[in-house]
Amino acid sequence: MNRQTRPDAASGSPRISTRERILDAALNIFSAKGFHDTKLDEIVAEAAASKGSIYFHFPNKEKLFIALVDQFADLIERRTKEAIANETQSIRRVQAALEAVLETFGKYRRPAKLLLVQAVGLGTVFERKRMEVNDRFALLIKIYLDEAVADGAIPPVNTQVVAHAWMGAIYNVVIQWVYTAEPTKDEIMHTLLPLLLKSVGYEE
Amino acid sequence: MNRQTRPDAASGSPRISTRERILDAALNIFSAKGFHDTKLDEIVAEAAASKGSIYFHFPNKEKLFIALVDQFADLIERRTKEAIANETQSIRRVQAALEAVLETFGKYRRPAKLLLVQAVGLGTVFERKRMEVNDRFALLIKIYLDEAVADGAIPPVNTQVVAHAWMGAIYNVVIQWVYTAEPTKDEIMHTLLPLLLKSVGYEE
DNA sequence: ATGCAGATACTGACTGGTCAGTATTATGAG
DNA sequence: CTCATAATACTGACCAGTCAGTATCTGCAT
Repeated sequence: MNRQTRPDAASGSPRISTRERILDAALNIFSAKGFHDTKLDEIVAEAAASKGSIYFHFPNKEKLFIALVDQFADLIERRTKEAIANETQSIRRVQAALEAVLETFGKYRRPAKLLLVQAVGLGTVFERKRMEVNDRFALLIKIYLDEAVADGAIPPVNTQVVAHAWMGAIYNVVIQWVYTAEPTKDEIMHTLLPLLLKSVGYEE
Repeated sequence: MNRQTRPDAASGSPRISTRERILDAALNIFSAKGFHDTKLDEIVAEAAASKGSIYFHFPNKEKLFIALVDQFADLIERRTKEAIANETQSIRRVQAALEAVLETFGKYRRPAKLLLVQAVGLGTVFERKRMEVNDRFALLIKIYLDEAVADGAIPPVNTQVVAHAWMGAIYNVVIQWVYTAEPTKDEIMHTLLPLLLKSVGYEE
């Protein structure tokens, strides 16, 4: 097998570290085949690494998977918060958050599939993780919805239920999109965003 | 373990067949632990049956699981269609369908969890199944939405996207409810139903 | 009714392939 | 030399699936 471990000599060029090559390969294969159908040896092959090397960087298969989930969940959260920070009006914050989420899911389809599909139904161990990530996002939505209600921008609702409903709606449309590449991102934005906003009684 | 295989003599009484005991046990354990974390031996124990007996009734573990998924998907579809049949006005049909779905998911929490959580992320084999069931429901929703649009009951929308969004919203709220038993079914009905209807511009 | 034959339903000890994880060794930079 | 990183060969637990045998039922002939 060809080795590209060489540090690229004098140049300070990034030289993809083994760890990153492993994460990359793992993402590709996990997102395509799911956790259980992915053999470590496949990741080894794709990453042009070795089994020992995987176990040097990660304690076990499960933690490797979770590292990917966390990495992407963090990214989504970061992007969303950034988007929100640029807005002051509460309803525009909600809108900006939605745009950011769709944008980010859109840009990274493989990790999206990993998070939304492959991380589900993996049994007791992963269930907690999923709940954790899920609640994190739901809470985020809920906060800004509550804010919008307080501002009088939208009429009062059970924001707990709405938050979960919204997340489900977004998830499912994105999943559909991840699989079939349809409808286009723009179409999603133009349909889903007004749909969600109207659902809480906000008319532009 | 006590055996209740005896045919209950003269009476045509139902006598729980081994096959049904197996399905029952499988539902309990699969829904609690997921597909991969469920050992056939656990099902054997719970069903007070034997390994061979499972393989007499089902070709393999996977088909046993899918039998449960199909069984419940069929139930949901049947109940929904029944509910719809009682209504003529298009928007009331949509409403009746939603009620039926929530009602049925509510009544059967374990199969709901099986369908909505445990059947996800199981790798290539199940992926098709999930898509199939998913599309079946989405299509059902889409048909009645299109009808409502045609009637002029609601303004035109991309009913494809809306159908998936609605399903996601329902799924996610139900999942939350399956896990935490909160909020109550009534609360869900009173929040989710108007939410969905408003989202397509219908005001009562 | 009885007995017998064939079918259907069920049993559980056993097997064999799989694959996550480990033990050991190799490389090479400082 | 030494330490961090990586390659390779190996192990053994695990568990889905098998199969040879047993039990129970059903129909039919006597």
